[in-house]
Amino acid sequence: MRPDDLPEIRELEPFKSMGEEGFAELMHAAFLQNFPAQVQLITEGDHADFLFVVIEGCAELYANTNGREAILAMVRPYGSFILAAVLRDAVNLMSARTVEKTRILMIPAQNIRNAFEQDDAFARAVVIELAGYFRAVVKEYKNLRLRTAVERLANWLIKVHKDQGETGRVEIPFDKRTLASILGMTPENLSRAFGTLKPYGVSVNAKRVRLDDLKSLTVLAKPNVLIDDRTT
Amino acid sequence: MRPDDLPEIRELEPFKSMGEEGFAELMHAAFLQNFPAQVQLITEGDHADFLFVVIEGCAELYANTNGREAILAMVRPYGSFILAAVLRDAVNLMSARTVEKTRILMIPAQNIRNAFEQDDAFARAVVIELAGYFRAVVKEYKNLRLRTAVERLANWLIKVHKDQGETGRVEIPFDKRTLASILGMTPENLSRAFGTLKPYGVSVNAKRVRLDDLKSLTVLAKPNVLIDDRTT
DNA sequence: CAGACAAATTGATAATTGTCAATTTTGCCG
DNA sequence: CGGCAAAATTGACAATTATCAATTTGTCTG
Repeated sequence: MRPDDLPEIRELEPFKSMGEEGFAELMHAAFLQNFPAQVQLITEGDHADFLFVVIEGCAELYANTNGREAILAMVRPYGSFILAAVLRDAVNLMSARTVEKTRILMIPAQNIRNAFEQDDAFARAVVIELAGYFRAVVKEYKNLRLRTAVERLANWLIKVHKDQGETGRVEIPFDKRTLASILGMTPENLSRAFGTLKPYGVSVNAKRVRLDDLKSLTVLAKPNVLIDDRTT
Repeated sequence: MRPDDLPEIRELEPFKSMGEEGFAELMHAAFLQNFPAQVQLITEGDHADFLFVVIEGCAELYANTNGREAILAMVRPYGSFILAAVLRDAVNLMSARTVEKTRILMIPAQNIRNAFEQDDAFARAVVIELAGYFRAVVKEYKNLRLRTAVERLANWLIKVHKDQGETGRVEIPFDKRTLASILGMTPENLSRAFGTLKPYGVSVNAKRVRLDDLKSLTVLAKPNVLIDDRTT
C-alpha cells in the first residue's frame, strides 16, 4: 500500500502523530483486506502478528471458555484492535471475527513495534490511545459488576439513543443475540428485559426501538458518566 | 524527597527507564505518606492529581453505583494506581482506600506528565506498563463473564496456591468479605462456594485453606492461561 | 410468491446469586 | 482472661439469570 491510499488513516491517532517517512514505511508494509461476513480474523491464544484497523464494516471481539462464549466489544471504523498484544509481543486475549462484509487494514506487528521504537511522537500517541482503551474496559467491567441485566439494557438504549441523534427512536445495529452477548446476557433474557422496560416507554419492533418516556427510563437506568460516557 | 530515599522505586518500571535527572526531579516533587487503615485516598469522579505507588501495606480500588459497591483490585507493593487517569489528565474511574496501615508514594500528576513529555524512554516504558494493565483488566472481565462464582473461587485458590509456594495450604491475605467482593459475589455466597468445594478437597479454617485434592479442584476450575496467568 | 432457514419470542423450569435475619465464631482490647 | 464488636456462617426465601423446548416471526433465495 501507498501512504495516501487511505487518507483517513493518516488523520487518525496514533498515526496522526507519526513522522512522514515512518508513516510511509508503515503503510508500505500494511495491506488492505476485504473479508466477507463471519470470517475468523484472530484466535485467542495465538500470537499477535498484526494490528487490525477496521476501515469499513464491523468486527466483533469475543472469548471462549468451557462451552461459553462472550462478545467483549464491537469494532467499527476507524477502531483498531489487539494493540496491547502487539506492543507487548504477546498472544491475543480475544478472538475476532467479521460481523458483516468488512474492509480491514492489517499492519504487521513488527512494523508497529519498530515505529514505536523509532518515533517518539508515535510512542506518546500510543500511550494516550491505550490509556483510553484501558478506561473503556474498566467502565465495561463496572457496568457488569454494578448493574443488573435490565439496567445494562436501559443504559445501552440511552447511550445509543444519544449517539443516533435523540430522535426518540433507536436502531439496533446488529442481531439481538449479538446485543444480548454484548450486554452480558442470553437472547431469551434480552427479550424479557425489553418486556420489563415496556412500562418505561420502550417498545420494540424488530431492530427498531421507540423510547416514548425517556424520563422514566432514565430514572430506572441511573446513567453514570463514569460508566456510560465515552469521553470521561 | 531525595532520589535515593527509595532505591526500590528506581529499580521499578517505568521509573527504571528514566534518565537520572528526570528521576531526581520526579522524586523531589513526590512525597511519602503513611496512612492508617481504612483511609480514603481517592474518590471516583475526582480529578486525578497524583500517581500513587504502594510501598508498604495494601490499598483497594473500588467503585460504587446506586447502593452497590465492588472491589475492582487490590494493590500491594510495588504496584501503582490511577496511571491512565493521570496520563489523560482525567477524572478517576475508581475510588481507593487503604486496607491496613500503608505507606504510599504520591507523585504529582503534572510531574508524571512532564516526565512523559520530556523523557522518551520513560514514555515507552509507560506504554508497556499500561498495556500490561489493560490486559489484566481484560482478563478480569473475561473471568467475570465466562465463569460462575464457584469457578472463580476455585481458580483464585489455584492461583494463590501457586503464588504462595504450592504447599497444599493457602492463606487468604484479607477479610473474607473482601475476597468475596474481589471475586464478584456476596460474603454469604462465598461461604457457600467454599462449601461447594469441600468435595474437591478444599477445607477452610478462618483464613487458612487446605487444598487436599488439587487434581480434582483443577478439573472443576479448568484454569486458563488467558485468564489466570499474569505473565501471558 | 412459496419454501426454507435462522432469529426471536414465549413458556416452563432449573440454577445461580442475592437478601434478610439469626446465630456462631473470631479477633481484639482493656 | 472476659467480654465486646465485627466478621463469618447458616437457614429461609426472593430475585435474577440461564436452559430447554416449542412456537412464531422474519428474511432470504430460488
